[in-house]
Amino acid sequence: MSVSLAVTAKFGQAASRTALSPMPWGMPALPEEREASGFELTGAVLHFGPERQIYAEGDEARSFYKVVSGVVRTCRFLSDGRRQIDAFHVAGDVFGFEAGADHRLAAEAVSDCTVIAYRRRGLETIVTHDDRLGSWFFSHAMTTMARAREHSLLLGRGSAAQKIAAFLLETAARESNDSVIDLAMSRQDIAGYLGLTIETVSRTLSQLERDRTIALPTARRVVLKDHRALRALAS
Amino acid sequence: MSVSLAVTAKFGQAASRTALSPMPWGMPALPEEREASGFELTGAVLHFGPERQIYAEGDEARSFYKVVSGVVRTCRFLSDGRRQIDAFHVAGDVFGFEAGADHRLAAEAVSDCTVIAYRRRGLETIVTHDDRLGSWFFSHAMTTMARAREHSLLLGRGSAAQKIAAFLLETAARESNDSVIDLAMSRQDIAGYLGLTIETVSRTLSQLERDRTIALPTARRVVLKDHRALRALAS
DNA sequence: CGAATACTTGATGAGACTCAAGCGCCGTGG
DNA sequence: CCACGGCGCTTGAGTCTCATCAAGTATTCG
Repeated sequence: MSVSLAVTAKFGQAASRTALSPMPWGMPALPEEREASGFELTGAVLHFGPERQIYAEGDEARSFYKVVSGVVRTCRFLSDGRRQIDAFHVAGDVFGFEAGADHRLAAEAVSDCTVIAYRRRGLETIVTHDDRLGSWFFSHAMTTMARAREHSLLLGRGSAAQKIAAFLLETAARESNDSVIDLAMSRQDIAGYLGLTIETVSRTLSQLERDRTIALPTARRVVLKDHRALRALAS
Repeated sequence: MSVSLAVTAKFGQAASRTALSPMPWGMPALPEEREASGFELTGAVLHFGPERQIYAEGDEARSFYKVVSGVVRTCRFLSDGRRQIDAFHVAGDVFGFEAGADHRLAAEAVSDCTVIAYRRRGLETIVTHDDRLGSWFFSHAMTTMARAREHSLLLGRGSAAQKIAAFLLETAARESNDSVIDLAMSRQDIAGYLGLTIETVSRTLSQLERDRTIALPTARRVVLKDHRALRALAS
């Protein structure tokens, strides 16, 4: 972490990128209404270099965070030292929002990234005094829940190819251009996210390229050439 | 479904059995405060026989549900017909609580079971007028999210033995007697929950019995004989 | 340019899936 | 009461996918 600067930030635009459906519970359709609402939260802008830890598993959950730029992973370490990744968070995503008193997962910067840390303390009072903010948090919790479920189901499914295909489609959906993906994360990270090994990830990507389903101009750039085939694989 | 009877039910006692930590966000510590709160929701009591569907994937999410007795599974069907199980819900658990307009997963009765269906419509107004209820729902969403995460991490982990051990410990934690488990679900269900096949589940349980880690007086009854060994396995 | 790091590729083996019986429990009907 | 059939569970044999171990290549950075 390097810079730490108090700011007052408008809240809301998160969760807009998600591939999951909007329209939750007749709640205010963020982010459209957020300006009207006018609620504000104070947070500290923080910057982290690649592979830097934002918080550790077990740390007291004093704050939660919103990604401004870059990519963050939330993860856990297994006894054998392998890193299991729960989720990747991109600009606009909120992470570190916990049910209990402390963080169940560690958070680390995948790339160079900027986040805003919001104090959790004091939030509860704001929430009870601002229906919109309360609704927003609720909505966010529901969305995160739905994503966690999708991830569970993805991991339960069979082959490495299925997982990789689903991962590529999921990642592509977050990008502006839905056919060219610039991966912020390493093969190791992808492996940790999909419950595979780095070798299997690499081999599977190579195989997809041989099948002309994707192209790999560089290791970190993936071009989706056959969306139909990918969707069929991800089934 | 057989009986359908309008009732007014006190809400709250859910989420009390969970193994996950309480103390969310300085929110009211349900269920202790629920009587004081006095909020009430109207729901219909429904009864389902084993293997009956409560709602299907894609159904409009008009209601959400609380389990009174029995076990419910939320699941999805893969193209090859296999059933992937997201979660098992026991007495007190709430399910069918969706972020979007419709159910992302199907819900089915594992055993004979009784549930209360609460209309989602009208809830939003109650929530905004009752801080405690709103808080409770938020808290519930967070807990469900945490569970989904734990499930993801479980599925990402390696061996069948690890998964089975974790499943047994998780299930035992829900039982009153933490060493004797009466499984409501079939091997097929366990397989669907852990991303394994029925044969692997059976073989792994047999192996654990040979190792004297568990005993299997009947197929559906598991006695945990060596908690230490199980925890070491689940790691 | 050299060294470190990330990625790819190959050979091998373990573990889980598939296919196929076989067992045991339970309810039904003779 | 016992025979029968169905269903859920267990067990076995063979196959295949993916993890592991081990090089080898490419890319980045000092």
